[in-house]
Amino acid sequence: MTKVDAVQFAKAIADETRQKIMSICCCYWLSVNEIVQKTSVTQPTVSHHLAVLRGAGLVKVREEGKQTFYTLNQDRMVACCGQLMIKFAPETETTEAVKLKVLV
Amino acid sequence: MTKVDAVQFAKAIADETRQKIMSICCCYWLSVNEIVQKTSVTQPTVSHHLAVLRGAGLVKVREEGKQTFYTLNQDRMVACCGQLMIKFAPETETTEAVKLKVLV
DNA sequence: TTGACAAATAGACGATCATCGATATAATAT
DNA sequence: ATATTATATCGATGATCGTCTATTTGTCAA
Repeated sequence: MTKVDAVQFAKAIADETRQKIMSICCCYWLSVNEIVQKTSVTQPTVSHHLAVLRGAGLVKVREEGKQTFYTLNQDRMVACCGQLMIKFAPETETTEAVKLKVLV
Repeated sequence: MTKVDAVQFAKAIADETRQKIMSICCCYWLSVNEIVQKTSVTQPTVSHHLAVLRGAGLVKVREEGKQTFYTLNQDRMVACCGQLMIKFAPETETTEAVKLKVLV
């Protein structure tokens, strides 16, 4: 698992199309083509966005024949959001609750 | 409190300088000049970034004479991070814990 | 081997954005 | 009134980024 700093994480999710893709493959494994069909952009554009998400460790990848399947890495999402909360909301109750989970 | 969607939030924090500013005024009220002195950018640049953060509701503002003081809005940070977790990590334990706090 | 399909990469173009210097606005002090 | 200090805004510039078409790479079937 590559290390990702808070800025890289934020940049990775700071795009409408990318968040759309994240929603689409949140709880499912989908091929690139399936993702393309659920979006309004071309296949290269989807591949590009998946590469960005991959770079931030935000998707899991599984190659199968000529297809490549992606799914959102929820654990990484939790780790990154938790890090953000610890860094930028250290005085809140919620962050205390999250710390207990994240630091396990 | 203005409503902020996940994309706007991500864009707001997707910059190194902006995160630096967020760190600087995380637990303190600081004037613009004080923030400038703790960064490596000019005053107009700091004002610009503060405006972006203000637009996302991520800073609280207090005007006092000719000075303007800013501090990071930790509650908003928690709300936004919590929303991200609910949206993009719905199947995790941590998100369940956060839900209880955020939805109160 | 040839053709078809899936996905990634390359290159180009336009839009967005971070930054700066210059200026405007506003408040205080002399 | 004038000068000074604090902050915001304007306009320009260079860099980054999202998107596209075209092409390449890789896999499978006929």
